[in-house]
Amino acid sequence: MYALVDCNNFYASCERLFQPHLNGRPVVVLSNNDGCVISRSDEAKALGIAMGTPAYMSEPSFKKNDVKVFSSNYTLYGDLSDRVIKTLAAFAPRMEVYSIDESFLDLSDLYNTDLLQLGINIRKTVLQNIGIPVCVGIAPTKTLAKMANRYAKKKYKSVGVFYAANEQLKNEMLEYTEVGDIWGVGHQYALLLKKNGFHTAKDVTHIPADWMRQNMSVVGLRMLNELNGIPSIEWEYDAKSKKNICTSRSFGKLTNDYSLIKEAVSNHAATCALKLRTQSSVCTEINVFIGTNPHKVEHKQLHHAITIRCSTPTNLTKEIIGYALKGLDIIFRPDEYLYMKCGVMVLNIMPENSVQANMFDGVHRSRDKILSKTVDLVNKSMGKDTVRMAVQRFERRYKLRAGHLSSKYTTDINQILKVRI
DNA sequence: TCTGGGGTCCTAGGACCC
DNA sequence: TCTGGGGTCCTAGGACCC
Repeated sequence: MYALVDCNNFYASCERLFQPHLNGRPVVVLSNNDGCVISRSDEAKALGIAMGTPAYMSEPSFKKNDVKVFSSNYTLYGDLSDRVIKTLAAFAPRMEVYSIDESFLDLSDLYNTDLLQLGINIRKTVLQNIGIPVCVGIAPTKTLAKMANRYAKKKYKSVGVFYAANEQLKNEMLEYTEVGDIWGVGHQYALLLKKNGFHTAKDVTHIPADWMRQNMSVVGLRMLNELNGIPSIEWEYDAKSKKNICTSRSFGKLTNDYSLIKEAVSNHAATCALKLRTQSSVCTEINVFIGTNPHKVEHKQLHHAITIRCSTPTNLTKEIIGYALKGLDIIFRPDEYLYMKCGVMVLNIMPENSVQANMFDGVHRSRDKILSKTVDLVNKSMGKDTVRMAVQRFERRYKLRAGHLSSKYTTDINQILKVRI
């Protein structure tokens, strides 16, 4: 048996943790740049505020219903997520951290354990130790555990746990779940399934394998097995290193100022380099892209990208910035377009220690590696932008909107929660 | 008249996830 | 004024090889 533990309305719950007077009140968290709604408390959901709606469109509803709005504060969410994960790790021999707010627990080695009670304990412990409410779904496969989790949220809200312990309970859940709510079924597949007369997860379990294979490829086939209780999705007990790394942001305003875009690209490239070093990888290709605002239909649209090959695999900040700026220089069209965002992607990633030295390499790599390590250490202890390359500049002329940002309560001593007694 | 039968690798695009 | 920012996997089709 497997469990999926999912934090309820995670970002909204994180914000509420430090402002308990918001309990029972509608709370929403916005995406970067205060763009759209990405997390909602139950009260906000009840008001009909949809996921992904642009903030400016919901503004009247926020005002009318006294909704508390937050900009996203990933430093806070990341730290609380780490604490939840550490707590969960004590409950099962193996686990897979699936996302910032979800983890699978492998319970197959727990004999003679009352799994429903275990789920209840997990929920109680996380709530007590960290203050974040979670729901637990327990079932024979990952896909069914996801479903059980959702079912717990919908049907057993007060317990917060659902264990598909026997055929009857499992069937109730399968009949309750619509195809669009199955893990792995998105908008397109939901349409396809309904068109063919399959409406609930229970209906899907009866689909012939060859129909699945033909219409939904091997991905659908795996899903079919999972729904029928045969585990078919691999577990990743260790955090896998990423195969691609991408850093991109909106500018916060439309611009065609080349020096400003260079500054942004340099910073994104530096972030990619740091992410590479953090997972002890190097890349051999660097992709730079810039794009206009696709929502502005009246403007000329453009999305341009270019991929540059590195002469030697690298994770050095100055080199990656160099390649990225070289690429930008090729794709940037002065005076023609107003740009909305840009980004840098590092591709073809491999482990740092597998790199072959290049005889004609003009870079003093061993020396630069020590420099990088030192810079990373300084930035880690004194703030992430303490030491930087000159092209990145210090003044940050492009700025994301973040008008409702909460404090870094748990990671910055100057922003720690103050309590008046 | 008649034009094989394997492979591999790469890329773009589509589907999905949080 | 104002619409996020990451990822993964799979498939089809083209280029190329013998």
